[in-house]
Amino acid sequence: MENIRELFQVMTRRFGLLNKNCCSIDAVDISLVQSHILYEIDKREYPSMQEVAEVLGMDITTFSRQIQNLVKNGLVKKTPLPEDRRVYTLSLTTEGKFIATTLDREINRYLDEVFSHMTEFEKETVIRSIKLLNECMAKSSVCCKPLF
Amino acid sequence: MENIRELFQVMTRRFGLLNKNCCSIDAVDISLVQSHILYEIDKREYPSMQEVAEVLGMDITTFSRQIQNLVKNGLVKKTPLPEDRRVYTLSLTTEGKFIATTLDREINRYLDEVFSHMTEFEKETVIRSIKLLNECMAKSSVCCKPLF
DNA sequence: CATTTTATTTGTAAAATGCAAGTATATGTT
DNA sequence: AACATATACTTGCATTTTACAAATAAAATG
Repeated sequence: MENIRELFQVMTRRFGLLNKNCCSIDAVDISLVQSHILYEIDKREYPSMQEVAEVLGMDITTFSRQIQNLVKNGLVKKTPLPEDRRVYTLSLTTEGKFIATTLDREINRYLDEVFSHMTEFEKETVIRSIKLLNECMAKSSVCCKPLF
Repeated sequence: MENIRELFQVMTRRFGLLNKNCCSIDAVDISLVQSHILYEIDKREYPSMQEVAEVLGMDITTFSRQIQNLVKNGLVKKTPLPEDRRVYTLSLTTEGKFIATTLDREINRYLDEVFSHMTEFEKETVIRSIKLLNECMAKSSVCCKPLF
């Protein structure tokens, strides 16, 4: 049987490069970490700093500084939570949302292209496989908390 | 239909965290980039600097310095190529090989655990899916060169 | 032999990282 | 209420990582 890690390594490397390349679309030019942060904020409903930092496996202090930059660049808004003023709630500004959406479209467009090399049946099988994989990874206790 | 990018994002994030966590096994303590470099050198037959840097999508100058550290720490050997002395050939030292192997076993062990939550049939389907995906990504021209 | 190309390294400055310590707010205890 | 403890986030600081530009050194080309 083939080396399973290798399959993952190749796949995730490619997807990582894709994400990286997608960080500079015309005027937009953000770092890879920043794109991950935008993605997670966009996905969640007013998450706290901690929440996002943890999902991304980032040190909270590094994360704090990254957010400071994103706020300075007008992509992210930081709002103190009324019922617990230690907590800050994160959301995207209009421009942040625009960038996140553009990025998402770009990446999905690439993935569509990749899937165009398969039959409809294969495509569905692959997608179901990845979903199953994600579920099983979430179940696993060995390493890496559930993440969402 | 579900957002395909999201499926990838979750999966690769998890695998990334796994790689990260696996970087500090008992006495061993290397960085994530270093583990990727060791992996690629191990996989290939005396690759050149360029070759590895390109696969990893790293700037060659950054890569050069990372290799310097790995050589200093006794994990990698750099040998000038006799027939073209501009080129350096990379290989793992005994200790480097040991670390790469340990890491590989650790990660495969985790992946086995993940697959233990599936039936044998599901497992094979998932693995075949990832292989197919890798092939199609290699075919795609939109973004991200073939990589191997 | 001169010029150009290729593979790698070094200078340098900026950015990212993570630990330790700090601030501010909330929670729990007496 | 008063105090200690816990939590969410920030700042200081030293280290590491990064990447552009320029340098070196060895082919390849004309």
